[in-house]
Amino acid sequence: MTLEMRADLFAALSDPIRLRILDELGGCKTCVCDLQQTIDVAPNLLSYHLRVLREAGLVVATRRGRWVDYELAPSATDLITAASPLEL
Amino acid sequence: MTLEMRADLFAALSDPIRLRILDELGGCKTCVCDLQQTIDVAPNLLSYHLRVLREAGLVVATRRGRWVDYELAPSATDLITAASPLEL
DNA sequence: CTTTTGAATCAATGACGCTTGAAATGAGGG
DNA sequence: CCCTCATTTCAAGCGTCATTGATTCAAAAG
Repeated sequence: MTLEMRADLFAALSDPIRLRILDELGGCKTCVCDLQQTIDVAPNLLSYHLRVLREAGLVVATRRGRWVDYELAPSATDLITAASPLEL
Repeated sequence: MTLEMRADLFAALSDPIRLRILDELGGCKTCVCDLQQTIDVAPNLLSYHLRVLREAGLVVATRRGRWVDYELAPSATDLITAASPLEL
């Protein structure tokens, strides 16, 4: 993994809203509308940040009828596990 | 540690040059002029990135005569240790 | 097929961060 | 002192990112 790839990964983590999303997804797979109710940002803004996380490979999206479920990707789970001993 | 503080920490890590500096400092305390020779960016640019790392609390600077030594701060050491099992 | 609902995309604006060149600071050396 | 060297700061340009409002897409319900 190159320096640039590492930098891009950290860049995806460098926003409070995205960290909030990851915290929320830490428990279990959640649909966008449920994220909406807990996070309180405009729908399109939430969609934007989910896109950034998706393109960074940190979350995975699955369509279920009209809804889209998001869950942590394995790499994100590993990151969170590794960081948990720190007081982040 | 708030979401904003976590985001700021990750933002400090989201640049290839800064990651390169942290890698270089991983071994031991190093003066700016030695970093200069291994990293190959303009002196003022290197100084800028060192400043960002300093303000993020990731590195510590010490003046020694005309030179300034930089070393990893404890929090950075912990981060690197935590991340090492991942393939970052 | 039309409407409705959930979600994503587009376009535009403002702010922030990286880079560069020039100037300034700080500490020794002659 | 003056000069030189190491490092930092300043000012400006430029691109990228976050946010907003409007529009579009996808899937199901009536």
